[in-house]
Amino acid sequence: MADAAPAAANKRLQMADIARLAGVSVSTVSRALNGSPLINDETRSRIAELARSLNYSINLGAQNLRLQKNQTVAVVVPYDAQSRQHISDPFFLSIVGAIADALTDRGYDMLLSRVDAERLDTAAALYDSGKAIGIVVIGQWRHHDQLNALAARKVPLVVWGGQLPQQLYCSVGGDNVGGGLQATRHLLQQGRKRIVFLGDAALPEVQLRRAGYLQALREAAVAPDPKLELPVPFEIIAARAALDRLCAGRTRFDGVVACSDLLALQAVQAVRAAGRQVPGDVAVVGYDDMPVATYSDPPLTTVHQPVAVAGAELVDALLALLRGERAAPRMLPVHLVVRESAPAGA
Amino acid sequence: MADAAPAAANKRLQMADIARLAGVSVSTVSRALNGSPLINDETRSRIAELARSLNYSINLGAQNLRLQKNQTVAVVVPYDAQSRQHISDPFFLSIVGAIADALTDRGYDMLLSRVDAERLDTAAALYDSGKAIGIVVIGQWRHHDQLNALAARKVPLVVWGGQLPQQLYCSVGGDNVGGGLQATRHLLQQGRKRIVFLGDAALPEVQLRRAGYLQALREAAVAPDPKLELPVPFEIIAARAALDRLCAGRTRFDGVVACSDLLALQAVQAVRAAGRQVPGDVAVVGYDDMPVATYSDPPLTTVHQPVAVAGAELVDALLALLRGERAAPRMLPVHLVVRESAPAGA
DNA sequence: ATGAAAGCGCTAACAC
DNA sequence: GTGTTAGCGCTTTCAT
Repeated sequence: MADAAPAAANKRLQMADIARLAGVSVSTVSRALNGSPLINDETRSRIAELARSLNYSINLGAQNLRLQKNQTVAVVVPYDAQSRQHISDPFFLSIVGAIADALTDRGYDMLLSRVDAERLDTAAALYDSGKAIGIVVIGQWRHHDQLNALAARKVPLVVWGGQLPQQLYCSVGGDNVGGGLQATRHLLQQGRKRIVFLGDAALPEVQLRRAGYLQALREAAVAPDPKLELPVPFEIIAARAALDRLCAGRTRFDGVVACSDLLALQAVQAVRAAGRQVPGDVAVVGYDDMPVATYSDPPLTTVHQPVAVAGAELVDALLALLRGERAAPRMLPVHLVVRESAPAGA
Repeated sequence: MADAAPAAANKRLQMADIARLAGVSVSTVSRALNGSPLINDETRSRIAELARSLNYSINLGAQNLRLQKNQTVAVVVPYDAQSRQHISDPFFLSIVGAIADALTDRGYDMLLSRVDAERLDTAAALYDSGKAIGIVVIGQWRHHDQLNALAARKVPLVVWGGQLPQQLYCSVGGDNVGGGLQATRHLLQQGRKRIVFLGDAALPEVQLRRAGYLQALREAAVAPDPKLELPVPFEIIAARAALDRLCAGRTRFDGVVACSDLLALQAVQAVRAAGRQVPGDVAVVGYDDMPVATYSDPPLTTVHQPVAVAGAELVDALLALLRGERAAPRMLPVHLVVRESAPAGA
């Protein structure tokens, strides 16, 4: 009565079931399914066929426990707990897609996780608990220190972002100084001198782009004006409000260097709402070169970031780390794509 | 010498280590860390403190094996193996983000997986192997049959897509017939009669939108013309080529109903490249209402899909299924957002 | 209130 | 070539 209970066979199939049905021991099934050369071909194919026909698949939780292995990488997309802002900037979504592709190609699974941007260190739980063998964090946000602490603890970690002094973790990022420099130089070459910098310099990537912006001004002997620096967050609504205030005020400007394409487009809308023309009165340069930049009105001059390459580099750096190699921070080249929001001809 | 080896303490911390350091047994540590009332408070906090200070986290692989549980949901984004096209349409990325948020809110992890769109059935391995307790598939593509087969096998499965006859699985989707209807009616109301339908009707969602398109034509007593149906794939390059051919040919048209915002924008570019105006000569309606629709030139009239709601509904349907409830297919309301690519005033 | 021991589904010596 | 057995890190009876 205990053994032969025919009702409610709801339980998941396991190796012992296959073994019983095949009339062999579990070890034989294990060996057959794992392609051990010890098993004779007839037995192996009989077992393989049985497993396939029953949709049996080795339980990976048990296998991983036994083998002490794991093929899962966690990808962490921080979010702003204040504004409850969700994954939405196209750049983040797009780099997640690129990482998914790179991991799939290399035979790894991707666990997508969201953590509070103020507590990046909580991401370590994904590693400590064995859920993932390593972590990719998208962006440094305000917590270089927390990321350093994780690296000091030997958590396998790669971060998309800028390279900073005193950095213990491996980062992969675009050339932010170069990007800020190219964007600003381009505007200066068109004779623009009152150039707004749009982005929150508390974020390392933005800070580096700002350094490029300042360097370009210096090269052109244009004095920087703090009133032209708008430390807007990535959140679009607040950014728009700050832009509207700027347009309503007395501060003159004829160019904008924005830290994302979406910010650039908000700038376009704010400028137009104030009755001025883009690019006539104000030329605008974006950042990232997402698809929206080609379709927008006007199409955006913007700094292209190599997203697909970035995904592959992040993954390769993490895998190198896991092999015990030292992975040096990498900086990927960026380039300016000139479109109509800030054209080349004066 | 064996026990006290001080070198290379590279191994991951485990419960036995905490037990040894706390001078208690593993059972006590397990109980303490899991908040059992059997443990006295002093002991519990001492153990908790020790674990925290060492960054110890219970090994979830082992815990899941023992407890026969799992908090991971697989989200499957199919890709076209032919064109090697990757996750790129903003709608897919965006719904993945919405699902990630919904899962995080409910305490589940998300495993993001890509599978060949021709072999949706391979997604079942995620369930059979115990990696995930259930699966969310984004889109039916051409394989309603494979999805039905999975459902027949009792794989816990929810699919973003249209509701079809003979459907065994639970689907959540927008009101595609209604969307196609609203889009087409809007153009007809402006006096347009030669309306192109842009989308591959081999996909169920597109097929349903086409039904709405045809219904609107019928209502307005406009005879459908097969030459106006362009079965373009989601892939942008091929779509553009088909549009250019249409514009170069003798087939007249004054409106376009597209099955994504990106397709709509390709139509805009093709029409303009042929020397005609949008919306003057040709009015264009998109689908999805992604952020790009508000920034594009011209801003797109488009069918809004409730992405955040969709993420939550997909997850809730799957969790209902896992509780053993029957989850009925759900259809979410959509509405037309009128912008300049197909304005209201004639 | 705490410990000893069995077992979750699997793999890999070690026997035969 | 195949079976027996121990054990991956954890939870939970069952003892005490």
